[in-house]
Amino acid sequence: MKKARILIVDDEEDLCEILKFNLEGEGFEVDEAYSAEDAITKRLDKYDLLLLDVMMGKMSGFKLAEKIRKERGSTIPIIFLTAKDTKNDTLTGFSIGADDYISKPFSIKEVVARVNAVLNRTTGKYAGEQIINVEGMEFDLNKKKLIIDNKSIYLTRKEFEILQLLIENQGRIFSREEVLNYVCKYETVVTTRTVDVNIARIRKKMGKYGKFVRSRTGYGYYFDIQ
Amino acid sequence: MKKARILIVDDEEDLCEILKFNLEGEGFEVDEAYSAEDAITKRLDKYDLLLLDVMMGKMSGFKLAEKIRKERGSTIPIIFLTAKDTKNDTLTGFSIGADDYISKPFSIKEVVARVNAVLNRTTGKYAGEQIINVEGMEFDLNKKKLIIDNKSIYLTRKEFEILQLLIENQGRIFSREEVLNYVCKYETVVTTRTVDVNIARIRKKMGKYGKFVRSRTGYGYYFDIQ
DNA sequence: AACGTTTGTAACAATTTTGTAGCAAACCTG
DNA sequence: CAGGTTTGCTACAAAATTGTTACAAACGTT
Repeated sequence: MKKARILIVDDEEDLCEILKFNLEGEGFEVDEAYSAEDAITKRLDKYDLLLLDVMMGKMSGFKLAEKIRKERGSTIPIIFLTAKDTKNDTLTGFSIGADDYISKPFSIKEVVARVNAVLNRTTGKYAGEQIINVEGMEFDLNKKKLIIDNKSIYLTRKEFEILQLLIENQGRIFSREEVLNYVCKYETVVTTRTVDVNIARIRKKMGKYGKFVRSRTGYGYYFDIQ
Repeated sequence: MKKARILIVDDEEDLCEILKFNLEGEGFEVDEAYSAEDAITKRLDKYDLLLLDVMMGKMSGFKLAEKIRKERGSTIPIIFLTAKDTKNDTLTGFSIGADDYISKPFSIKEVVARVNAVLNRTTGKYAGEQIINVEGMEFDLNKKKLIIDNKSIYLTRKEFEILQLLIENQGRIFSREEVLNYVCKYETVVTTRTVDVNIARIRKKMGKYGKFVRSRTGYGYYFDIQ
């Protein structure tokens, strides 16, 4: 699964570092900007989520957010970080919404939890990309297709399942029986030779990458890039 | 569509900013006033809805509301925000003619939902905008319709939900089971083939854009503009 | 209850996928 | 290298999936 990319915008560099370290530990890709002006120079469409400090030097997090939403028309989810206002701690009550709102001081655990929640909500439980990359070839589990040289290669269900089995167990050899058992679990019995035909079809569709789908006479098929 | 204009009156400036940001994100036009006195100086008839904090410096939200209703004879819908959730306050609010009543701490989502609800109830014609644009085709989440070549295409609820699922997860393939599960979560069991019929109806209504709703035999349906 | 609308089902046609058979090519073993 | 075995490939047929239509049931409104 593709990692979500997060941009932290906060003038407290120490805080940025702590957040970055912890979010990276959770498997996210994290960039930092130490001011709103700095953030604007970045290609924001690269990111899946923004963590914005509300109180920063010249331009506040709100202004930045407004700019991003209005001028760039971006719908990127935003979580605001704000210093806890002792006068009204009602702000701590903000939790759910189109965006989110976390008051300082906050626990790292809390931030991670909210980040995950927002990403799940905004990208939908379906949207997490699931792409296996092999030698410049993309194997997209959600879109059920290969991307080779920027071209989409559509595999049928059986083809896709066989290739998935082989790619997810790179190097391991599967006998025709094993492949059939994996692909046609509860279906009527078919000749083991059908595997050959499907392999041939897969190889053909894969073009120059077809050679990575290999056979060992007497054993079966496997996927390997060597 | 005319945007609804909202005035937020609250002395917590941060809270105002958050509400403003999120309501604007929903397509509303939003102004702020940080005190009742400040609000009075504004031309209130410009607005379609007031969000009033009950607890503010000198003049409370209730007083302000009374003033507006009695002295100006305005019937503008009002939603009160309050820190306390006591029955007394609630009753006071409704006797003045509050349209809704939200206790802090509250979620942004909740506020937005209530704002939409009140506006729909009172004017019927306003709502925050939520429009997805794809290839010159507008997909209006609030009005549950498509706009194609400046013409409104009205989708039924099921049709709309299916299309929304597909469009919001562009490229990803959904099996009939997944689509059904998403659209008919709590309903009686139906044939997976009903999805086909709904897809057909959606395609028909979408005219030249219908082709973007695609199928992959063995997998299901997906939306893609390629 | 009567009406229009939405949604589901069944049946058939059209399309795509999948399996089989047969032959050619490659592989293995002695 | 000769023979049997395994694998690659192609065309065709069978099976499965999808598109489409007409009709019926369910729903909501007046």
